[in-house]
Amino acid sequence: MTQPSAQPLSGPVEDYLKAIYDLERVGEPAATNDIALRLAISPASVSGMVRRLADQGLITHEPYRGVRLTSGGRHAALRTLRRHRILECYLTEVLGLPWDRVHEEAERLEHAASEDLIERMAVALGDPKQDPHGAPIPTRDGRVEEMTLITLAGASAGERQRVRRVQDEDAERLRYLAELGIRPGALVRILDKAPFDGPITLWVDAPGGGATRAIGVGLAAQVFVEGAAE
Amino acid sequence: MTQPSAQPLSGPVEDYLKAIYDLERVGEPAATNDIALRLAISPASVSGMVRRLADQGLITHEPYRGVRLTSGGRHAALRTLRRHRILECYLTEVLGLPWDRVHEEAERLEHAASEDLIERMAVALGDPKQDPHGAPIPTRDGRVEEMTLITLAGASAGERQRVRRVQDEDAERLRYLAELGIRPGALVRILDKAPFDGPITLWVDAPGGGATRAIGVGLAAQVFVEGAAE
DNA sequence: AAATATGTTTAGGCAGACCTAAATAATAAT
DNA sequence: ATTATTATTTAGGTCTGCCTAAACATATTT
Repeated sequence: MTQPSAQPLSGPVEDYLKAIYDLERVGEPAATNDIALRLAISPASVSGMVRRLADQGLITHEPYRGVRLTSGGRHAALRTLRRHRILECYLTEVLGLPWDRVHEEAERLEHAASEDLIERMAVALGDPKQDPHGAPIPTRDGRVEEMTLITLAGASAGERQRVRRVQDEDAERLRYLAELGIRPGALVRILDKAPFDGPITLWVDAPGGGATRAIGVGLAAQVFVEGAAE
Repeated sequence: MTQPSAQPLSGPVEDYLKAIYDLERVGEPAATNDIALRLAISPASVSGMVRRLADQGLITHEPYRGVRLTSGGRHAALRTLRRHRILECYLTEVLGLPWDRVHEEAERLEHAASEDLIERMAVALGDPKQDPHGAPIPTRDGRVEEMTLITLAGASAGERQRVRRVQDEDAERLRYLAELGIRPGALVRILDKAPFDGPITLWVDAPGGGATRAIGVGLAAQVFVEGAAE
């Protein structure tokens, strides 16, 4: 623990904090291996960086137990997340970048854009509350309401569901989901869930009629939904 | 010499190439010391990097003589320059960033923005030919017309001159020049040049009347002008 | 031609951020 | 209660991009 707050952080450090923030959201402290997996680097490298982040007071680390963000670390993570998501909005809405390429672009720009620039984009957009994939945008002062949603893989057959959010990391997946009409705001109904992690058959509503689709559990686990009234 | 063309280059490497491009414009190969000065790093560091750039075939280096860009290096420099200048345009014209802060912001974003994003910005702007400080924007295929202009420090008293370009590195200077009404497009006439590098007195035309101003040679050397018909 | 100044390069180091391979700790299985 | 499996950490190494101090070249004076 050394510094209390907002000095500039390196790109990699911001990436670690974002990853830890996300992993920690499910409750448990973030495990070394999971961080490594998400950032596509070796666990040994994570161990090294974890020490440095702890030295800087951005996380706390219980060896072999995992890491947690300190309040300073969480704020830094949320600032980066705000940058990222506002950029995603701006790139899609104003510059027309396709849905599936926006994440990657924002991932690089978020480390270079000044706070001032981001706020100008936010203003131009009318202070958006969600990014194009349905993720909530933290406010300037670091508040987010991360609602706990169930995934399509976890939802049960029968009920009508509204798609609220999709994971945005994988461009190919996003392209495919868009093709199927599965995007935030869409209405779906699970018609059937085949056993043994078999395909999930669902009805996807669409302006001009809708269609029946079948997807695997892996993909379904990337789609977050919320029960919708009939 | 190793690679022939466009693999992704690191931020620092792009900065070196830009600096060398600029220094080389006056004719002579770029000197180690001048590169160091411009990038605000030590000459020894430049020597090290120069070796690597030469190994990659981006520059040629004659020890103790200076460096020159190869055609590959020049293309890389021009790509970065295009990014930089389109960003400057976009940031001022679309997002309203102030004149004097645009350079610094673009300096960081230029290393992170994809070619595709830049082209979208260019289209949104109607393919601008100059950045906000009057610098020409290289085309997609790497052409620029760098016109050789004289500076206000070099111009002689009497003639009417049109301001064409100002150096954009120093924010404070830019703010001051803007205050005086000295920006690309403005018309000025040198009234007097005091000897021994004394102040330069000039008349600055402006929509609502114009005014007499006096500036030092240092500042005047940052302002490029072109003779204007009476 | 020798002396001085200036500019450039080499030598040796350091921090950030990654790596592999080997050691150690925690957890699960027998 | 061992044994095996899995997760984590340590040890040792690489590459990039910077640093200072010292050595070496070139240019300029005298």
